[in-house]
Amino acid sequence: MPELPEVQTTVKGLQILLNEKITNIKIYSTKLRYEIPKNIQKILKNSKIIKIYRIGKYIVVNSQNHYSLIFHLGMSGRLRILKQSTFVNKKHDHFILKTKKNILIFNDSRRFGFIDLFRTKKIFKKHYISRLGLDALDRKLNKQYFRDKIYKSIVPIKQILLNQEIVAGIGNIYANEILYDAKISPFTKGCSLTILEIKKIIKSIKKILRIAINSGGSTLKDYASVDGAVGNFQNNFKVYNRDGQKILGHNIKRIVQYGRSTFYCPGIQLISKKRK
DNA sequence: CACTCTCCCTGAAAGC
DNA sequence: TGCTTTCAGGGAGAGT
Repeated sequence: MPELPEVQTTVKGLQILLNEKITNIKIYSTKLRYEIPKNIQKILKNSKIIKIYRIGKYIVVNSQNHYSLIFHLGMSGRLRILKQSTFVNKKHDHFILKTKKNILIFNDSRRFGFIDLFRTKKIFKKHYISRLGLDALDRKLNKQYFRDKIYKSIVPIKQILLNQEIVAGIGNIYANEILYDAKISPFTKGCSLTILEIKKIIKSIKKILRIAINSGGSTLKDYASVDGAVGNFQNNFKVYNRDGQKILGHNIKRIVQYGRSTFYCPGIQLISKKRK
């Protein structure tokens, strides 16, 4: 599920927990992608939540006693917030965090997500954070940065957009939508992109992600914000999940790249002319 | 080193 | 209807 717009929408909903004191934490299952640290309860109990933000697709919750709680939602992970009295444990609820007023629940059927905890000042020592490239919405993400990362690469641009070490936050849905918007073929190798095409891609990254955030993200199966509100951007998909349909008179195709579906419109997304 | 592929897991939908 | 197969929004790690 969750790519940058869904994570961003989740983070926005989580702000309700700001300045609340953590009264209790319960772990119902430890076997996510990584084991949930067992000392979470001991360390965070009675500490206040002072900051909640996002790095790429990672959600970071800072506590007043200088710890950072990390959530990664994987494919099926979801955070929801309930009032104390309405909480009922559902299947695949792995973790809950209580404050006086609210309960935060981490639910993940496929368990590709994970939860981690470490000292706040050590956040950039975590391999999965330190390796990340610039965030897709970072103002520093410009054509020069992007070109430097990809000008030698023979990997197709579709796969480059999914590489979190180059740009953090884009997943399979938005990679498809971004390339359609930029009118770039998903097969174009990094080294074959002209500077003008790179400029177009960056413009489309910001544009598509912004619109998706304003729509509350995309809801395909089960994604919803912390209060249960579903997203609407799926209604704006131009190519994703639309193989066999037409757009502006051209067919939309589905192919597989690196084991992931690519949806694109060959009549509109043309191969770069640049030779190398 | 750069690149490609498989695997982790569950559940929904499609196929038979 | 019911059983089997395929596929899914992410990422790590092994293999080439």
